[in-house]
Amino acid sequence: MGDVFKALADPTRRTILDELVDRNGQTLFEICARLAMKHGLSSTRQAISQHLDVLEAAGLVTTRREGRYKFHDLDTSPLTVIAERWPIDRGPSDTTTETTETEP
Amino acid sequence: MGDVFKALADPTRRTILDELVDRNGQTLFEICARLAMKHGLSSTRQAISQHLDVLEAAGLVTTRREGRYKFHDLDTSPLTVIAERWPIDRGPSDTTTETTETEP
DNA sequence: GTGACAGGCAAGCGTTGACTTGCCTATGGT
DNA sequence: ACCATAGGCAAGTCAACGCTTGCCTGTCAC
Repeated sequence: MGDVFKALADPTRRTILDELVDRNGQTLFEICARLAMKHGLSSTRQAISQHLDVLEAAGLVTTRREGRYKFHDLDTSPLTVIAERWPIDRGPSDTTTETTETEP
Repeated sequence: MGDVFKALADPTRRTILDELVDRNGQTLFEICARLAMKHGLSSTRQAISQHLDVLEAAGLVTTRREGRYKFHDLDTSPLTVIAERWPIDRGPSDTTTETTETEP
């Protein structure tokens, strides 16, 4: 299975996820069109296709075929591993007092 | 400012964050030692140093100098942008009914 | 059937990224 | 002063990544 973090590393892939939030179950050509319109992205169809492969390998996108169309559905559940791995936001800490400190 | 997502893309950098959760305010050599011990990572000091630069540029790590030591503190607040960008976990959806669908 | 449309496969290219190597600065101990 | 420690700088190597190009497969409409 692919790496969720690496899948999120590319800005274009993140924008694709944004578009799938806006409208779920889009086809490849639909996604290409919206990336070109709403964001100024002039990427090729194959480029987007490969990005979708990465997203699918990471479990962030599921696909289903119907006739000659292939619909892409968003699945954000893999994102929970990020929120659960590190304790989020104790806030930018007060750097004067509460840090653990010993001479190495 | 650096990209938080790209900073998280590398497994070694994620492990460094894990170690900083375990013990905050470590020096470069401390981190190197722990990466070698607890995880089987045989990376060079410079490699880890460059990783820390990336993490610092992403705002995930803050540094403070004291004498010849440089301590590294974790700051997980940049991670909130991930949790807030996409609606997390509607769960793997039932693929038969509730998806939006129109012929393109 | 023919042609337009939606998508897939694979080789190739350019760039970025992770890592090493070698040397240099600076602080602290004795 | 001397030397070991903690860290920094810069060039260079090698693999992974993003993207393009070209062609091929499958589906629907007419």
